[in-house]
Amino acid sequence: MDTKAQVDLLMQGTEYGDEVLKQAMADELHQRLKEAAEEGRPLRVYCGYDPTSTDLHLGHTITMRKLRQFQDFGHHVIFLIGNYTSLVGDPSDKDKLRPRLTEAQVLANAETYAEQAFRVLDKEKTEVLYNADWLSKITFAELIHLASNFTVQQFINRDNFKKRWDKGDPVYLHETFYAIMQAYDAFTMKADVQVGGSDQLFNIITAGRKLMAALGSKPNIGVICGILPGTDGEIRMSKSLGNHIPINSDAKDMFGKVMSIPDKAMADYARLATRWLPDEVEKFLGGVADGSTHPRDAKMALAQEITEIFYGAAEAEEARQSFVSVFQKGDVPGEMDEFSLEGGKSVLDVLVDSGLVPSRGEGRRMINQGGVRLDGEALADPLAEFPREGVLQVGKRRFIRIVKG
RNA sequence: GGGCAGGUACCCAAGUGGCCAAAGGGAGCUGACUGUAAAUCAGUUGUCGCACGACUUCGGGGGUUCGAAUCCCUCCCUGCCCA
Repeated sequence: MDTKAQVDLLMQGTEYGDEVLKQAMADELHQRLKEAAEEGRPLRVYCGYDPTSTDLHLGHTITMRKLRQFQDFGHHVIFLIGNYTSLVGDPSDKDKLRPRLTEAQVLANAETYAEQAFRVLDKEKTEVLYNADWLSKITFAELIHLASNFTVQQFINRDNFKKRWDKGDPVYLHETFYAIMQAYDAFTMKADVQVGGSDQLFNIITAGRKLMAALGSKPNIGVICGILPGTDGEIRMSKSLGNHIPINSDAKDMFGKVMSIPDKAMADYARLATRWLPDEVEKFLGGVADGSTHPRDAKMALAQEITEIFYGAAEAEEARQSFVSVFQKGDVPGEMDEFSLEGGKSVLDVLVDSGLVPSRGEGRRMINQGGVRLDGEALADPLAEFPREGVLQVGKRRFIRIVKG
């Protein structure tokens, strides 16, 4: 692949909020790729991760996919664990008042985090570094010196601070250190390229490039990935919003969750979460746009591709078949939990005891709404004795097999 | 340190003594329809009770009142302005 085509792929799915900036970064990337080729060295590419949570979801893997693309072109990828930054604790969702993690916890988290990341990254070609190795050694005087390269105005104008500022939400002073720490990371690792989400635009482009230049090194190129919307198709994927697709559940779950995204989110998923090349993505989206591909089939292809990345081709295919039979044809799933029936239990008792519904009130509602079925037949009376063995279904996707106890 | 404005259910947000289990929106759930768990439409969303109803909930604690999310005291938290 020539460098022009490489740039096209590497810039796929990026989002700078400014076409001029995007073009500038693309040009600079192209230039740097050529330089590296001439010098016979790989680019040093990194992305930092805060291992505060250990359940990764699809959104976390977007930057990893991007790193993987660099890897596949033979560049040197650094997976940076932000163990120093996690010790401080990220205040951005402060209502949780995240407890400070101990060093041991951070390291343990980092391990599970990296392990999941290697489903996307090539483990053999990834260097893992920890930023505490250099950040912990910085003195106050050095920090002041680093900070003197920035003005308060730059921070106030930063979009995500400005929004909170205008809204009257708190902006803590130490949040501003994050940008400086991250910029120092890039400088220390001599990064050519830094990958991040669009919330990192300031840290990477403004802070990183400025600090690197001030310290006399070549500014890193920012590859800013677009934000992957969650299953609601609107807001960025996040566990706390409940619109996430975990990568550590199972193939069927992942397939189904991808199928549940709205049609309009398909483009973002195709560009950000698949292994597809730019022309393949264009072909895929073109087919949907001109009606030659059925949106359902397109989404299936998407679900299969994404599931395959994490679970392999065989499991992805199995997940697809299961999806078709359960949701498209309305069959019951092949495997489900069992619940043993005791005599004298009412329908409502069974619903609650088996855990299909969280409370008796909720169970009543489900029954009243016609959402409770035994072998496909609606049960109408919550207090009637549970009639017989069979497959008990609540709504479209909750099943349990009732057997005699 | 002082003044002011706030803290309401999963989230945003109304309510300022009884008609408040608490408007509205979002999200979730169920049904219909479908192309799928999309879109759209309808219903539903504290717990317990078949039901009349009972109980717990409006930052924490205490009080006034027949009765409080609403009034008072106190504590905690946030923002703005002043020092």
